[in-house]
Amino acid sequence: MTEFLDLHSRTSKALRAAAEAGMQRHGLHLGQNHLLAILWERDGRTPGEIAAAVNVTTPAVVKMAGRMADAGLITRRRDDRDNRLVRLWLTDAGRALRGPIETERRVLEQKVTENLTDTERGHLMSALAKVYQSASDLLGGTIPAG
Amino acid sequence: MTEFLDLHSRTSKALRAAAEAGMQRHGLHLGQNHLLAILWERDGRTPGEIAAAVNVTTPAVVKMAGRMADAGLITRRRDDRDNRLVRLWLTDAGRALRGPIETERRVLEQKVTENLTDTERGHLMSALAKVYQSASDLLGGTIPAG
DNA sequence: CCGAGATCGTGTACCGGTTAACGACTTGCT
DNA sequence: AGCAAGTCGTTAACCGGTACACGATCTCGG
Repeated sequence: MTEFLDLHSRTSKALRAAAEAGMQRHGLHLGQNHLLAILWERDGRTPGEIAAAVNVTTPAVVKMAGRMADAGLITRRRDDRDNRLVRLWLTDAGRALRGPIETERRVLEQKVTENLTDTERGHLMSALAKVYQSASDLLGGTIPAG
Repeated sequence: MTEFLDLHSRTSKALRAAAEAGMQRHGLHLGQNHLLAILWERDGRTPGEIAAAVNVTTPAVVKMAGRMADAGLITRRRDDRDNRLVRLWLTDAGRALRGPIETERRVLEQKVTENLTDTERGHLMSALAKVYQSASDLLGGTIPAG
């Protein structure tokens, strides 16, 4: 029963583990690369902005940023104009990871899909997109019907 | 970049959230249904057995079992013959959830794949299976090459 | 029969994520 | 000017998962 859900979650776990292993080769933990990717694109963003971009809650970003600051990948600095805001800046170490991490990620994507033909890959992407859409709709439709 | 990985993880998150919502309607947390499913099939298993069956580490099962025992879904009892072993037994409350939870899960699977034709669903399953295989191979292949 | 090793559950310390509560700071309106 | 309301980051308490260390217990060989 629930063939698809089971297969998907098993796949999810395997991919997660593979990604984790790949990231750890560069001293990163899973998820931190997403945060870095945002900062690579543009420095000095706030936790809230990053959270929205990565589709995660703000506290998650705050905690992760704390660990990454301890690890010397980024620094936290208060905004001068609006003192509520905190802005995250890359350190040289954080900036230096860009190339290696992006490569690592590309390689993983390639390895994981290497047994698929182009057609299969296309089917997979479009079907997955539909599932994603349905699942998102399900979540959004939770509030109504008062 | 990394189209597939991104789409998959987004889908994963949406499915996870949807499953969580569904389970909470019955007072369960995500993941607990897997543990219950094992016990529904056969009572009195050990944390180690369950961990292997669900493909999770033993401490994860121990912690979850603790919470579920507190919630009155299962009870823990030491094995008489081998005192190292602990066996988990369903309470009436835990047993009663079987029908509702299995239905909930089937409904979710159906809703999430309802926009797929049979062909699409078949393609999705087989492609996902290949990805799963590749990812698993990647993990297994971490040790060698000394 | 007894000690070395294997086995098993548990505790601790992590990571990543969530929701809810909180305090500090801005803004907007009177 | 000053206060109410909104915005923002942080903290705390959860859940699920991992790796690692530990102590209790069983088993098997001498």
